[in-house]
Amino acid sequence: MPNIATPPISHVEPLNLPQNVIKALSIDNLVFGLDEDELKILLVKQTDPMHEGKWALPGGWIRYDENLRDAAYRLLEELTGVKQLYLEQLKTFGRVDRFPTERVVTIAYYALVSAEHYSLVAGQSAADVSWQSISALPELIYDHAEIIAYGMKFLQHQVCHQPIGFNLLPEKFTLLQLQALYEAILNTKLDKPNFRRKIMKMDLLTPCNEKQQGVPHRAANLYRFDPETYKQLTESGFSFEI
Amino acid sequence: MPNIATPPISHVEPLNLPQNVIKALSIDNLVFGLDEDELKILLVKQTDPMHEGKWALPGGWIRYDENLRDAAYRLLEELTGVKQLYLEQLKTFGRVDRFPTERVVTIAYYALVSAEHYSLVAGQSAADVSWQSISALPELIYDHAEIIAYGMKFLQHQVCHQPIGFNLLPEKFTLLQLQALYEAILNTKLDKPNFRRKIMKMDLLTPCNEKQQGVPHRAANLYRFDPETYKQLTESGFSFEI
DNA sequence: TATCTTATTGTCCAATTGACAACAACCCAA
DNA sequence: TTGGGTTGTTGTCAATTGGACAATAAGATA
Repeated sequence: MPNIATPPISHVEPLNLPQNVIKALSIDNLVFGLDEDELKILLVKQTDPMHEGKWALPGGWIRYDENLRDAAYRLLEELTGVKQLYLEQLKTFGRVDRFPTERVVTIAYYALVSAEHYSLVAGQSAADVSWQSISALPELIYDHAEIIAYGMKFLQHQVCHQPIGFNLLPEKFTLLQLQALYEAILNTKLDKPNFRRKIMKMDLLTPCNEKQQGVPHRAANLYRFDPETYKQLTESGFSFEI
Repeated sequence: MPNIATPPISHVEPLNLPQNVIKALSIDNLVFGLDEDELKILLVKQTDPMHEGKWALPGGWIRYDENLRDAAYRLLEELTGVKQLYLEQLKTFGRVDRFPTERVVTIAYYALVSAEHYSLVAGQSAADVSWQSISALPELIYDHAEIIAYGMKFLQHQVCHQPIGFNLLPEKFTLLQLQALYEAILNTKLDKPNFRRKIMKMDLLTPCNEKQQGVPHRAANLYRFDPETYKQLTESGFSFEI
């Protein structure tokens, strides 16, 4: 491809960018949600006639004076109403032809959450918002299918090497709930006493000194994550090897 | 910080960008090199008066019609003469104030190579190029020290979870050479017998039935990587736990 | 041949793991 | 009131692994 001084002329409408954003740089969010033991992803339906009926990752333009992660949070909330989750940078996608009218590089952020804990509100520039099953994705704009595929692969790898997935649980939870989560993600059965020992030795959980309510059997102790250890483990990067 | 429609006015000279690059988007390369059992990083000395004497990661602007990794390879070769290595995307750094005069987001790429296998040639816009010891870095421009610190942490994590670094060794190598490699990257001393046991149990190495030549002591056995196991381990993503 | 250096094997003990037994708590129904 | 059902929690034990280090082997050299 030859070096050119200006963007290539295109038959498609040029972008109508807001004034205070960084041209050629966007954010796209991959929010994976566990919904009844099924993995889904948060998508928004496009409004503009050009992409009518197609879906997209919730994303958009980064403001000139806005940090990358802040932009990710803002765009996600604007488009879907989803907030209060932890977004982590995934990868930057910048194939020359990934965007039709201009050269646009996009920085992908991702999160893994419990789908039922969030209520979706379609923003102004979204025709619809919903959790879509990973195994039956609708038609997506640009290279968003490719980005999702990369995110999936990454997620499957990460789940074994980082304490992610803990935000899928309520603030206070039982050890069996945590175990069930791991069993679902890793698709295996785990030994209850051994799982307990292993988790507890990490000093990741602090007992709430409260018990489960309304169960027809002995009530289990409730635990919460120790945010300090959790942060340490997240930063240092460790192995679960459960 | 208020939203603004144009870049902030600064007392520093504005950027004098070539015409065919993407404004606000750059590449920086972290090339880690093992040099006599010491871990170093490839840096270039700045020429412009503003940063005189300071060093920087080899990087620069991405062309409008150039894929990200292609830009990384081009810039690395232009500045340092280093080519024929595998660059992998590390992370994108975009703090609002990371660059003094404008908003610039940079995409970092990294590689791990054997320093002595490359000859350095300082490019036109570089006053000097050299391998600098990680443990005694010179003064760096912008947030490059921060980027290097992130890259180091990433490297140390990767080395425990992926069989990377094996391309730093000759085809046939001794166990002590392999151990020295790990010690350099992890910056620790390892027990020789234990390291041997652990590595051998992975079935990653096959003996060449040859011995080291010309050493003034007992010659060690030479090994090579078993490409099949190596590939399996790379793909599945495993734990070394060394 | 004595001695030096490094390679390689062996040993010991502590810590960890996995499988499973045993006991505790609580609900519920007879 | 009592005993069975269910799940939580603690304990046990053999097998495996890990780290520290001793012991031996194989050259090279003085």
